[in-house]
Amino acid sequence: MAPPRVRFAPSPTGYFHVGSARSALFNWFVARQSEDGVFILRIEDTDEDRNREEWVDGIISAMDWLGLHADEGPFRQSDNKVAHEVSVTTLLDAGYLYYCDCTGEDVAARKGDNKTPGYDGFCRTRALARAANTALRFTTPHDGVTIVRDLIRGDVEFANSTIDDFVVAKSSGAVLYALANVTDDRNDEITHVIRGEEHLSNAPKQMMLWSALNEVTAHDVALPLYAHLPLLVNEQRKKLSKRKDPVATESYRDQGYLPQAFVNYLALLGWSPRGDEEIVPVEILIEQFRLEDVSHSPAFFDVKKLAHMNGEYIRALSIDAFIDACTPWVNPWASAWRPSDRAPLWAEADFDAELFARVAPLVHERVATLGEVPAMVQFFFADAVTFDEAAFTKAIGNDPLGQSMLKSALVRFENATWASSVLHEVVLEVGESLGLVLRKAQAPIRCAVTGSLVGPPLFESLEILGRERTIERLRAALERLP
RNA sequence: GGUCCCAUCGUCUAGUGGCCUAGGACAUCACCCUCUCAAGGUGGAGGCACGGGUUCGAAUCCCGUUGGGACUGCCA
Repeated sequence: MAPPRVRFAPSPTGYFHVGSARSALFNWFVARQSEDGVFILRIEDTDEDRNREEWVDGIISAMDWLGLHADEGPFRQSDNKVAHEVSVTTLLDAGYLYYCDCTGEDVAARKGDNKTPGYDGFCRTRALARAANTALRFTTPHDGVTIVRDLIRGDVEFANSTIDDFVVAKSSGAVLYALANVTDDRNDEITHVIRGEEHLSNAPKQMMLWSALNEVTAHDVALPLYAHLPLLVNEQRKKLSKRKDPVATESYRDQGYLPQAFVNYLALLGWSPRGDEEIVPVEILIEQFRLEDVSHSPAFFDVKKLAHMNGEYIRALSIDAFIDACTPWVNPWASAWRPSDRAPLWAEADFDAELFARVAPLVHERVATLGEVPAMVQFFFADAVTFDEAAFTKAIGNDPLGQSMLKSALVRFENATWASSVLHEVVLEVGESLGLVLRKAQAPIRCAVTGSLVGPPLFESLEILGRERTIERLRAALERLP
């Protein structure tokens, strides 16, 4: 069997949609399963009104982030305009196309309550010549059926009578999606068209186009195998919307999701690896993936599960790899890439890479995304503590015992051996002398030093922070009192 | 409205006629661990949309109902 040639063909009209990312991934799986499989990236940028160059960059960089590297491309569909026009001319000469000057209103008015939707073929026999306001339509057959052999869904049958004479070229001359896409797929000798289910109803039209082109040109290309992936939906079970839903793949990178985790999660949407284990390395995903096993029903993109998996991937990182991965978030000044829209929580001069290396193990087990790290380690780097006022009030402001804890600890810390185990012991003892169990005793100290009641292990943190800064903060907290 | 797709715990799924008293994962609840928060461990609750068939036997096959969705552009 010939090696698969697949393509991912996004249109650059917005952020890189997670659904698109999954389509790209499943295409990529198919290509990587064969020694000679080819994964093509084709940017479908023929709608000049809606495309923006920055979206193209977004797609390419996000795919790069995910490790979905194209074997061929990125190509621009707009570079293939000549080929598209050749298709138009060929089809026109062969009598498949006709000019139509109906406006949208005309079509709607004539449709009335006609059962058959869309265009009624009014201009088919009018033999219009090309004019400034004429679009080109494809003559679809009235009889028979077109069967889409879908690898995922089986045979899907469309009565040709339900398919209207669709427009293939605008009056401006611009060639539309259906034909442009088919022309490029033929020229790229695509073997598998793997895309979202929203394209299923395009498939019969494209098959008609493909077959017509086969008939009238010397370039006979076997029809591709189709596979229409189930949609990704939101909680309302609607197709994920660019406007309302968090669908930008780029934003997941910004939040500190690991590409491996993201890929793994995406693979679980509409498909599942063998066995009970869901955390599966990409090589195994590639090995086990089969289009035939893809589910038929829409899937909800569950950020909670993604976050959980990301946490697992983070914890599986060696501490050095974790430190490296954190760099864009904790030390954006030293990193080629930095998450957008994230102001650093401390000044560049305050960051200390060696200090972070000591702190990292403390937070490694505690975050689900890398984006959570800065807030968790802020107190190590920032000059002054940023207090959670509610926490301060609870543990210190309104608690005389908490204030006593601070005062006693201040004294004991002056001379204590500066090691976490000793500090632990000291706080335990001071607490006991005030009738406080350790969980109560540590709270005011944690709050004074970190500004919060939750955070990394306290005594290890104190050890790393050092005696001087710790004492300084204990004093500062006491001074905040009225 | 028309065409098409879909239907297993709240969510993602396993299941391809007997292995199902329906398995796993996330979320959730309880307990354990514990300096906070996590992580981790143990356990619990939770599902085959409904109705008819076919069959000795159905989550699995067929039909219908209901429900959801996509498309219905001189967008892709």
